Amino acid sequence: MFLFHATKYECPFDCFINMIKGKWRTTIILSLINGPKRFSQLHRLINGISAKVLSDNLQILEENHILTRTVYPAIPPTVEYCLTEQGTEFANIIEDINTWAYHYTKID
Amino acid sequence: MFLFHATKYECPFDCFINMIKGKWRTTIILSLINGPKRFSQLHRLINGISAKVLSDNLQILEENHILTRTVYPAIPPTVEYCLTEQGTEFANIIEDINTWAYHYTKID
DNA sequence: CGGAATCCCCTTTGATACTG
DNA sequence: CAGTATCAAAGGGGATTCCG
Repeated sequence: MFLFHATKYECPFDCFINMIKGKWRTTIILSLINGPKRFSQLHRLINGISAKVLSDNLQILEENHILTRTVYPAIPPTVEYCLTEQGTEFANIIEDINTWAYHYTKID
Repeated sequence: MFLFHATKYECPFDCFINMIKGKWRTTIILSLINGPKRFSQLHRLINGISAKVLSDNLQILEENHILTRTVYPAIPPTVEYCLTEQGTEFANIIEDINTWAYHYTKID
């Protein structure tokens, strides 16, 4: 299907690679599966990530329409991140990958 | 399933991320779907990759049992790369991802 | 609270040259 | 043919500091 059986493999899914790439991206996405969360919630939930890296990655994911960022003007400010429909599909794919990876690690 | 609906998301599929990560890894794997290929074939097939990066990545994929490297002693030397069973499963997953990515890019 | 700015580090990539 | 050696560049990550 698509270009994969052709002679050259110009990958149309570079978008996916860009989205999954990086140490934290998939973890962030999976953390939002059960519903929207705030910045500090994500920060606490994802063990070991720095605020800067979390912020950077959230921006990238927002630009790619994987999640939405909603600001509730208040003091203190509240910002909520939520998966888009596409982001949810994306999360499902990551879970499928996990199924494979689980068996894979069993083999090793 | 697994840990993804738990509170913390320590990813058991880091192995997958490590395998898919990098600019060329998936392209290399897909290039081998239709059967084993030699180093120079891959080099020509994958547009823009340098010999060093191709070599580095092939080694990593071999270490992770995604592909096998077979040397046929001859002059000039011949080396053949071939997906393992696990590597083939991996390639199928990448193709599935592509299906999603294809629709995703259509939306954008 | 939710970041942005800065600086350093490390890994990966890229370009070039060389070899059994 | 199938690489390796070497070095420079680029990108992402980590720690710290500052801000509305």
